[in-house]
Amino acid sequence: MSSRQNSPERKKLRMRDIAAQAGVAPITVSRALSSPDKVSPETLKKILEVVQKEGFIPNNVAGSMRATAKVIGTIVPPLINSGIADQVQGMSDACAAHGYQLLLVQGDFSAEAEDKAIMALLGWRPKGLIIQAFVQSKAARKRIATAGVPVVEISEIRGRTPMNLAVGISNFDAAYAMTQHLAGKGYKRIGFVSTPIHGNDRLRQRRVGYRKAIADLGIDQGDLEVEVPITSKGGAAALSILTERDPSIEVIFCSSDLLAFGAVQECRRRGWAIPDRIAIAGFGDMDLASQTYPAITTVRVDRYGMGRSAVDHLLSLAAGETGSGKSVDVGFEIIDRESA
Amino acid sequence: MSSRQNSPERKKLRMRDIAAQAGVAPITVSRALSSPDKVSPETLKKILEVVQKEGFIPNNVAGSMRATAKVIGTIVPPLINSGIADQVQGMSDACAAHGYQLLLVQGDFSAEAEDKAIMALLGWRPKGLIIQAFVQSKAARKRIATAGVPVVEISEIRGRTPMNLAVGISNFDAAYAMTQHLAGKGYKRIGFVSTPIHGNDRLRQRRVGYRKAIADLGIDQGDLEVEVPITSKGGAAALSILTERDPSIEVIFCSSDLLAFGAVQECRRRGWAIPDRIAIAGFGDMDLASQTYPAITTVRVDRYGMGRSAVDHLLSLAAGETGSGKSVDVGFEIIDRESA
DNA sequence: CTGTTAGCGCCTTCAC
DNA sequence: GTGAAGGCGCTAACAG
Repeated sequence: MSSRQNSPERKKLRMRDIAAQAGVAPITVSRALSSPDKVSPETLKKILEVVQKEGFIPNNVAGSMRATAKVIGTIVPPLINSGIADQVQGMSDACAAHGYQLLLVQGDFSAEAEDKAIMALLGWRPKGLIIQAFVQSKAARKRIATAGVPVVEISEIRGRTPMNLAVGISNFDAAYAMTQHLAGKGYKRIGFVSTPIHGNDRLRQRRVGYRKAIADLGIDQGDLEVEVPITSKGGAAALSILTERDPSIEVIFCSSDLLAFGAVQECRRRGWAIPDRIAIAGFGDMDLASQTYPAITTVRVDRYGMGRSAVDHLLSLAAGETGSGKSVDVGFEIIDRESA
Repeated sequence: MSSRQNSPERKKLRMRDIAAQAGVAPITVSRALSSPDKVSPETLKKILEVVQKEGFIPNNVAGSMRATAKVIGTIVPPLINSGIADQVQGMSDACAAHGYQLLLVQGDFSAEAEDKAIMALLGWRPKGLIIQAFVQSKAARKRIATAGVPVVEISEIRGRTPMNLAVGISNFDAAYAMTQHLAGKGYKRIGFVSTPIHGNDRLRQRRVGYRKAIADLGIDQGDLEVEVPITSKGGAAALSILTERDPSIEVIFCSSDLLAFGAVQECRRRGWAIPDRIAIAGFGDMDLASQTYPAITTVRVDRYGMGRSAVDHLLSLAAGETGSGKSVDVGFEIIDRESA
């Protein structure tokens, strides 16, 4: 047996124990802890003293059987190598501000994983869900509808209609704007690198935006697109592939800063000057982008703010506010630096 | 009213509803879902059909009142700019493998924040806690002891005795080893950069390890230490500060790869050759380290593995295994690359 | 402002 | 293999 099991204070404290010691009814303890202003100052003081002295922590599980739990469930794609960590941070901060807890499960971009994760979360009867993409499978949508909980999707906001409400940017617009921006700086042959698009609407919309811009610009350059793994090594590989495919390529627009960073490092290895020999642009404005030398031209997206905003909107929905089908566009910004 | 509220299936499903439809008692449904082998095949089949058809998801909250919840609580420092994301990933994967959920709250390195976070988690009566540092305050230790839940600390393993069990590395040893490694490569004047150490035992131990190595090596170099913010910009600043303080400094050992990266970029800006004009070493072996050019010499720590391991050990403890005071050293590795 | 009553939905315990 | 009873700890609803 481990030491924690023979510590003296092994009796489990309940509200009724605190109540008994304070000479009041259990419900009064409950009120003292959740709405102190409904209890007279003296009673409150006495109760809090006992709570403090005994180190009592109320059982949320039991409390959540009557009132709904102050828990928000969220599904996040793999955290590694992405800006998702910022979003989690934003959600976590917003939850803390409202006295909520974040129940986090991990999914990938597959519909099965999503469905499983949603089931796991709904089992806890959360106040709502935040999902880092569109809810994909019909089964999952139905489950959520049946459970009757609101959902905020952090996602591409173009095209599809969210279940309740989506928070995000138009990746299409952002990629379109960056492509136009690059053309405006005089680049003619513009390549596009992305990580595998499979099932990821955000990435798909970036590519579509890029293509639309190329078409609108009337540039005829053949196929200058490539998909690589989501690592900086992938960015390095993309540079090799594209410059081999078209040695006259002038700029590479990467669908993430990490890829852009990898491409920049590959140029270093080759001794290529940026942006003279080749220019590079990224997406996301990670800390990395501004600190790399040369600093990387990129699209700034406020992921932390998206996380916070998602929680705020979710709680509004949960409070009964209508949000059906709405999308909240948090916008983006082209950050022009030295790399392109 | 939002659309989810007037969907037809608004009745909340309970086990008794499923039971009624299947013509059995509620307890049989419970058994069918949690220990199917205790129910006859026919009954099982019928029950699962109804469950499927109705989209029933059992209420974990209610279930957790009798059995303890399959939930692990964890406190993480700010996720941004750190390897913590890898650890969360590891914990999340391990939890999923055991059918557990991860309840995540955010703390910083202050004792008050830690105490608040611990209370919030304990309210959910989790199976155990994973904390990304030593449990600092006495109040918090007492709370945990009172609650009777096991704790795994992901932390520096040198010096202090963990409450139950710690998983981590000796940051002292790692920093000592790196400093010796640099000395072994012929560097004489070795600087040390860290982010603010305040309350962070891991960082402190790295500095102590560095100092010990400098002392053991008999190097007399005055004060070549500096603290900067935890950004790559901080690394750049450190380079400026240290080279100004001692122009003959030969190598800078950064307590994180991010800082090292910033220092490398600052060298680029100045046109300084690495490692000839100045050498740079990091800590952590982030993806960044191997992909920067020149690639950064660093200390590799398996953070993902630490996360997984923490969950596994926690579940062992929860199952009654003794672990009091033990530390699990996951080890580190010096990765020698081009930057130093 | 305080208390009484009655569950929330499930699972442990004990029968059959 | 299946079921009946009861309670986990808390709080909504309704008195007083």
